[in-house]
Amino acid sequence: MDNKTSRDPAMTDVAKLAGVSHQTVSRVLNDHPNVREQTRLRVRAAIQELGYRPNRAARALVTGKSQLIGVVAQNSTLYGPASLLAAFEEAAAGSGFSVSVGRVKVLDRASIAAAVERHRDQRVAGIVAIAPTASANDALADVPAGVPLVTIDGDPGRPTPLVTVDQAAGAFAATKHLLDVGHRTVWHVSGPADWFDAAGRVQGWQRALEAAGAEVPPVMAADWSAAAGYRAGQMLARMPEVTAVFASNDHLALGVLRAMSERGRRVPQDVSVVGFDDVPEAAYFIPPLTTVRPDFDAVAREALGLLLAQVSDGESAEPRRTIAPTLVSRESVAPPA
Amino acid sequence: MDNKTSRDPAMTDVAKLAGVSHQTVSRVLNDHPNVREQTRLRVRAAIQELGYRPNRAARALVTGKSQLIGVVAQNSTLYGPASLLAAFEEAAAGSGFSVSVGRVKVLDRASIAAAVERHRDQRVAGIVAIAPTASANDALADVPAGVPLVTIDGDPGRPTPLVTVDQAAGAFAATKHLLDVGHRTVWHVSGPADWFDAAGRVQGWQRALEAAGAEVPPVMAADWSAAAGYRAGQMLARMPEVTAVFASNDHLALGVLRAMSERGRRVPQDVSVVGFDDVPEAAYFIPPLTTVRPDFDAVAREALGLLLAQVSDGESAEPRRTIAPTLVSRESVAPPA
DNA sequence: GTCGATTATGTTAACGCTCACTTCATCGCC
DNA sequence: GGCGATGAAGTGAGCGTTAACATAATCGAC
Repeated sequence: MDNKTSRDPAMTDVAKLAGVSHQTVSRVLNDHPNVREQTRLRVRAAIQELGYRPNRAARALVTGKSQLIGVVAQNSTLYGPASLLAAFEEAAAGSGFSVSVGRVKVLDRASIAAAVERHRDQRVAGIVAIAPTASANDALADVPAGVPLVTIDGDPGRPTPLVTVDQAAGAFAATKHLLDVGHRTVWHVSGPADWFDAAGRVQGWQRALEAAGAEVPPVMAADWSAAAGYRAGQMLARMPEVTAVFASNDHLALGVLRAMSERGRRVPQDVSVVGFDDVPEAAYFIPPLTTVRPDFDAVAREALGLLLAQVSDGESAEPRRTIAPTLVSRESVAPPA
Repeated sequence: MDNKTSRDPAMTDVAKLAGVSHQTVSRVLNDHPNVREQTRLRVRAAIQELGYRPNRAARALVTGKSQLIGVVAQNSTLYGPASLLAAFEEAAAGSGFSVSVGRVKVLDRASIAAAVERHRDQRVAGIVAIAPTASANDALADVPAGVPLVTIDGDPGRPTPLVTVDQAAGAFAATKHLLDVGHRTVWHVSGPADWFDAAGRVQGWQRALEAAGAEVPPVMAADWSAAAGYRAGQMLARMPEVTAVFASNDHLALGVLRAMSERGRRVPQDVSVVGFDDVPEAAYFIPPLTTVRPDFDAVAREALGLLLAQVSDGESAEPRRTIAPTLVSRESVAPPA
């Protein structure tokens, strides 16, 4: 064995082996120009031979930036945020960044501020916040200007770099689909009012109704849970004039489905239902659910792009992206009886 | 404005303000003894005043360890792994650690090795792997001995630090519950054979049947999806002798529920169904699903504990923990007709 | 061939922290 | 009152990297 088994090889070790200075090794590592091809190869070989890996802490110390992106997200297993997070991690890994997740129980100012602080402690290169509520957005106002920040699903009315799913467009498509099939109007079970996602979907639904000259029934307010969908569904099931329901997400739709089933109202023969999110099980609900599928991968990619643009040049020209979702047609929609 | 607005305050700045040496500041920060109370207070005040935050990169550089824990997990939105991950992040944050997630598309040797490498690049303090398959486990054998490592849901037959849900106990309870209610035997729709979770659940199911002297029907093999559950359910629905089904997770159970419903077999009157995981929607399936709930928070806490023990003292005495799940009784179970 | 420009490489100094020492005071004890 | 032990600080080096500058080698052009 070596006499210093434990210490990882450092840049100087590589340099010695390759017969160059450590600075040249650094240049090779960072793809600087002005390194002779032959030297580059020699250094690469030495790196290989020693199993050298750059020490990111040292690099972070001197550059003041790490290869880490901090994500602030709600500590939930909601399908949307979870998928977004997974997609973002994958995209980041593709660009050589690691992702440090700062989950937050509730989206209030204090919690978010704390999560942001934790990330700044780590000297993250930038922060991505999944901030679907007004309070979460407000909290992000405290983030110092120097920190690159991209918001996902944030306040569409604010001029910060932002990527969102086009909630309104998705909701519009869902509602229009139901109207096109022949329903006179469409009821809506909405997500929590303080979520932009929910608000956007309400908006799209309403616009579609107005565009078709259909009556706009009162919104059934709920949270995102199947439980709330079930409660709303129980009310809707009792009203014979209800023939079409657009639920703000698939779990709400699931609750609606169950309520309808309990009251003997058949889906889709008596009532049509459309959801939002396209959770993997949606195709196996009873009946398979027609729903709106957001492209989380696209959202993640755009967010990463926007963030990295900020990290390097400071600012990007048009710092907001909107991703259009698509309608997925299954068996929960039929013409009214 | 200051002439050096941009630079964050460093330890020396605090030291100057408090009238001590930087080393004393360091001692205060790390709760070393041998600091006079009065000095400690003065330093704390200076820290407060300057808004000083220690530079983790610098600390990591000199200590060789970061306050980061690397997690290797599959890039899936399966409820179990996702919940586990969220719980772990929360537990880690509670101990002042950040979590860097290295998602992996497939649990093969190369991908896992790459994720581990990425984490080692970051000089993580330790690695937690959610490694529910044999191949994932094998890949972890490549992790060098010096790196603290805890496996979650890994190979129960291997002597590495390990935390698992007691799959067999959960499955046993589920199966026994069905037998106790009066069913002569219980059919099983299993998860993918190469997952330890699935294997453990098969084992517990079989033991319960054997303990009761019941016949052991052939296992219906599936993956974790509602789709596979649906396919298995279609077969089971056709067999009149099937009165009770234990599905290896809730999504499989959902598929079974739908297949039964399509074939006109009522749940629970004709067929009883039990799932595993207790996904949030399970209570809103049709009918509400009796299922087995693993305690993900407990798993996360134990895993963190095991990891930190390794980080500090090197090894822990009994490096394996098993967390018993609980049966959640709802309406999908009834005595046979 | 000599000169300025360009290209390739080396040298040195930070970055902000912890660790191993050293220093200086204080205190109890024979 | 001297002496070792203990407590409370300070000093200096070094962690592994990048940035800024200095230097050496190469080259085309007159």
